Amino acid sequence: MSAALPNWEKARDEFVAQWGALGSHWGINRTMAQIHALLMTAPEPMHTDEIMERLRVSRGNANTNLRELVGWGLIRVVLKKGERREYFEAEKDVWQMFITIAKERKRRELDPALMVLRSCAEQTQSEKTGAGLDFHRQMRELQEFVEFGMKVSDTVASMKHASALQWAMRLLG
Amino acid sequence: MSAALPNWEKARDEFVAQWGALGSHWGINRTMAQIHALLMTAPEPMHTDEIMERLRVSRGNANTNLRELVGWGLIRVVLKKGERREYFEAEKDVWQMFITIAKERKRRELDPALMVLRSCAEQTQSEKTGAGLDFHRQMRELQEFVEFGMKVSDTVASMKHASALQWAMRLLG
DNA sequence: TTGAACTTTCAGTATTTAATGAAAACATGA
DNA sequence: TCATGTTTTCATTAAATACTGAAAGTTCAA
Repeated sequence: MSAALPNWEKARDEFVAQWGALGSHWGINRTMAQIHALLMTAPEPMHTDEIMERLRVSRGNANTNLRELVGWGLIRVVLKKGERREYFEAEKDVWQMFITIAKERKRRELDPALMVLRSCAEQTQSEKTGAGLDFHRQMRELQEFVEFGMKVSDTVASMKHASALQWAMRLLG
Repeated sequence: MSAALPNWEKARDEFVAQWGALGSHWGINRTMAQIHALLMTAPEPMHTDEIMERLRVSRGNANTNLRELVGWGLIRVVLKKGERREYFEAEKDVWQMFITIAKERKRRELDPALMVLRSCAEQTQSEKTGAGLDFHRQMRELQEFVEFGMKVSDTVASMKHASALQWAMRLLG
């Protein structure tokens, strides 16, 4: 059996478990959220077998979700000298994490929505009255709102943490 | 059979179908997203049977998702004089929709996450060195970040569309 | 090359989530 | 009260998604 865990590891286990549960109820699969939580709180990079053991998941599952997290840009592969296997470490800076997630969600969620809205608005260009016109306007409004939101998000994502903070403080002020 | 659809209804059907597909890949079930899209573009309030027919879904499914949308605050029940059954209409103002969704997601996604972070930070208060301290700091940072985000979101949600726009424009410069 | 260490794939299975449809519950006016 | 129109519930079924484990693939040092 494994050695007794230091005290903080209890809290860590809670974090990993709960984060997994939360993740699944906002569209991220449980294992992926758990691996991310685990690596986010790992003092050192971890390899696949450590992760498998700690979370009690299969190799296939661990591998798939590690690749997925790499794809999101939330973790990266680290190679250790003289070792063949891959280690993984998470981005730990909260601001950087936020930016990464915001960009990725924009790409996955907003970009395709925008395509739909544009297409629907375009198809109804020529509606000049009544319900057809209302529909056209609704699509345009949604489209413009999403485009605007994307611009704001791009701007924020390009800011340093400190200046974003300052800017937000002025708002809250 | 039903009468031929006016031209704009073609675009509407596309909107409904695609919105459903999108919804399901960001954590909202397909029928719910479709009903919302349908009502958002409805010239008049609709009743359950119209929705069932238009989307080809069962009564149970329609009912469940209508209630869910009412729960989100995205649609409301409308009663017509001299009619017994309930009609539904969606909030159409984009800014208002945005605020409603933001509030609800905060309640469902951020609030529980915050609980976890607070609990984990608290449990490791007394860690003074090494990995335990790092963990504690990580939890604190996450907690503070989420709390800050929530404040910003509350502030924005309390603004009128016009002033939010103005404020955002200043950011975009 | 060979084979050991490691990674990826994928068919099969398990789990979770959503949808159906019929029965039960509820409301209303006669 | 009863008959009728309407909504809700829920056991069952269907569909989507996640996970496993073993086999195939890859890499690299000897």
